[in-house]
Amino acid sequence: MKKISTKIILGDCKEVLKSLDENSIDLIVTSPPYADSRNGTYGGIKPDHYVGWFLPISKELLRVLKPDGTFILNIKEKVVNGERHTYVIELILEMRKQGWLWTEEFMWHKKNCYPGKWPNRFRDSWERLLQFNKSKKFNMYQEEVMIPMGDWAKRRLSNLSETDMVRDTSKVGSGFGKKVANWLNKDKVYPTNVLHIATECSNRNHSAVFPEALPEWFIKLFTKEGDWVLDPFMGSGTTTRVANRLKRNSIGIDISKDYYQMVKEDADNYKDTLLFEKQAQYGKNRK
Amino acid sequence: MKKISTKIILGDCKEVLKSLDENSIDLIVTSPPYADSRNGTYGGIKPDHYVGWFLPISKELLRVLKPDGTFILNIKEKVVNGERHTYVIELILEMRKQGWLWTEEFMWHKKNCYPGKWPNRFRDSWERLLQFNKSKKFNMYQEEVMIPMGDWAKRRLSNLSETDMVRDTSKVGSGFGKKVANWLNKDKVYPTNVLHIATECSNRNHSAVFPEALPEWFIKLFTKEGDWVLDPFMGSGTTTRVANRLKRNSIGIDISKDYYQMVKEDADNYKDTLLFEKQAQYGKNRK
DNA sequence: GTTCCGCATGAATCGATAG
DNA sequence: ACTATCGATTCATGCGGAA
Repeated sequence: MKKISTKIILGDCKEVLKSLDENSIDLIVTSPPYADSRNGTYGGIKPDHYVGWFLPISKELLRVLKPDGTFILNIKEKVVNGERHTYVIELILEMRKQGWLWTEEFMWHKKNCYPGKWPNRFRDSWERLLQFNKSKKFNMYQEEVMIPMGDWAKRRLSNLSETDMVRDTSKVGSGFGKKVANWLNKDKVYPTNVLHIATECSNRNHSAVFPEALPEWFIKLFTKEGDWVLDPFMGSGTTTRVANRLKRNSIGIDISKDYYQMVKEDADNYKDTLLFEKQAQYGKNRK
Repeated sequence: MKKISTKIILGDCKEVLKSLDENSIDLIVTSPPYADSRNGTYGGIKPDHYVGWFLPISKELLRVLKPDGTFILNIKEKVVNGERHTYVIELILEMRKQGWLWTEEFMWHKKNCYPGKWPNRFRDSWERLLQFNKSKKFNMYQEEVMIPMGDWAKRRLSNLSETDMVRDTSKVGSGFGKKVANWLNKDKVYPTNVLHIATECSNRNHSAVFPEALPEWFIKLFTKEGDWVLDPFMGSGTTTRVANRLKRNSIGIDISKDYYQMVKEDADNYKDTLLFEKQAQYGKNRK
């Protein structure tokens, strides 16, 4: 039985990150507070100050990431004064100057985006998932995220997420369900760089920053069991919870005491259920 | 009967654009040659030179666009040396310095993207559709692009053909069929900023840069009948052909004589079918 | 067990109002 | 003129309860 560690840390990640070993993390996946949102938590960063605020953090992230590790940054620019603000694209340029490679930009299509109507714009239903790396040789386990779909399904229902298919499969007796059953026997195909995932409604227990399917996809794609996953803006702990479920060690950092206590409590629970030996120490269990 | 003009011009748009009146175009929609592609046509612009090459053109486009007009730029950065190149985001920043407003970024999800497999990246199935404007008050006719079915059906079965629906509806007692019947009665809803459009296979002789559905969507959204549409990188003439079909005047420019002759011939044909009076002169028929 | 209906809930944005 | 707050708008999703 593998020893899986889940470390939950309270504090400003800009400072906390300095205490982590360099070259110790396999995957960073996080969704930092967007500009001017989450007021009071991070002081509500103004769009014009966003890049300056984030760069010291990304510098530390560059330090703690393993040479073959990956950094996935979920972010989206706000509309300011009728225009898309440029802080995200400016951040990309500045992070490259820090030494990051801007390897890829995945697209998160939010199937259920926020409603609303305005005279000059439609609803915003996508967010950026920026992939950064330290070197061109990084770990990627593509087979772990292959999509089970045959020809029929590939052409007509490529937008379905895996959970959608599982759910619809359970609808016994419907022609739809029967077809899904057939697809599952077909060969698997590789996904593309567009992810179709709905945001989770707060009907569930925790209203998460992003749905579990999102960190799950990247954790499967860029790490293997026993690797270390870091989320410096943990929030409600989606990343660390998924990492633990997938038998990855993880570190979650958040500046909010409320989030910290909630996630800590949760982590203590699944620690008991999953570990049969004493918890691994950070830094000792790495490959 | 409205007089619809379709002007096809041979030449380098950087020069040709100078001959167009200022504030005369309602919509510019184009897909310029991507960096390092279409070699020989535009000399195969190197990624590092892309911004410098495009800025003189975007400056002219700013001049000819009406104050309430819109510029839609279809573009995607190439992978260079394992990284996404930054010329697109640099271009956004530089165009803002020219006076353009970066109003929105639509996402084109290419449902059937180019096949292939690489060890460190998935297939690229999306492109940017950057919206630029001269002022915050621009024309937008949102009702023209409303889509039927706002719920379950829209995302999951929008690709089903009508025969598919009929067939499945006929399955007596299946919940699937019952649902299809309900979807058809739903009201229309506004779309989001994500467009799900398949790339067209080479049904015509020349492979089009983008499918007709793409310029059609923006022409409906940002212009009304009799307005002027411009495509400075006409290519196989998708934009002008769609514009004519939708009763918009249009101007297409291309540096390639082959493209020019092909589109010119095509335009001469539909000129005959649609016009009952002599062709309108450019600049005389504007609102 | 399944389907249908109603309801609450969002990483939103604009325009108006108030200091 | 410039910033802060607030109401109106809108729809995919999941849940509970009823047929």
